[in-house]
Amino acid sequence: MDKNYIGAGSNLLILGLISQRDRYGYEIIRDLEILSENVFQYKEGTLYPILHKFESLGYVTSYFKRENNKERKYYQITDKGRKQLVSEKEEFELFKQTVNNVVGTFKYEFSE
Amino acid sequence: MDKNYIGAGSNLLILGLISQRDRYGYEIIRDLEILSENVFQYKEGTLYPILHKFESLGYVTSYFKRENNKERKYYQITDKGRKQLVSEKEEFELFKQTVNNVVGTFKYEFSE
DNA sequence: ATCCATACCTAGTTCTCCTAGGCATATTAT
DNA sequence: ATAATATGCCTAGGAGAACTAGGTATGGAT
Repeated sequence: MDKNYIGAGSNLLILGLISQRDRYGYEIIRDLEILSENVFQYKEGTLYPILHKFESLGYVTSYFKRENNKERKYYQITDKGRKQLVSEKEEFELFKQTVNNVVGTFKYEFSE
Repeated sequence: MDKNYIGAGSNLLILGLISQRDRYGYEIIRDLEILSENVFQYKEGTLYPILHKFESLGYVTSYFKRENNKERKYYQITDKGRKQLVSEKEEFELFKQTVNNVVGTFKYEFSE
């Protein structure tokens, strides 16, 4: 997936995953790979700064938990994060619909 | 429209418009505003560098034309540009479908 | 004469993704 | 035992893109 599309869906996808249940960073990368069938393969250098940004914006809070002999940093969504998630969903829908509409005016271009 | 989504659709939308008929930069900004009902409002500082990049990549060629007492720089799509357009369309479809699929696994989140 | 619209351009700021490391622990393979 | 791989976290700096904020030039309207 092109770099241009990574940023486009990330807020929606990452906040959405955390909204389902508390998740930790490494897990989010794996889960997104699985759910997207390898279309979205986030690098750690991309994901961790996004999670830190979410926390500083108040969309999530974090806590450490020792599990399977591993120290994991879990993220939990806040009310503000849920509101943001709804607006991210709306923005994606608007983007999707608008591109579809404009592309729909391109005649005979994608017919073969 | 959020900055993250500007880059996402730009190659598809701009190449698509030029594929329909030769267009000049200022016109592309206006046409995209009209067709997208103001969802996409490109700044000149965004569009012109993209057009120059397209030309350097061989997706378009350009020529000057005096019209209505205005000197306009028209862009024309090349065969390479048409191939690129098809793959941009495919990439958008993949992005759209994949985000839809992942979001579809988010239960009870966007129901109200 | 002044202002706005049209039409082009770009240097520099800001923001984001990613590379390329680093650190620590645990499991698996040799 | 030890080496390699996987898990799990982090970030400085490079590269690239969007935008700001200017610039230039022409034409039409007030």
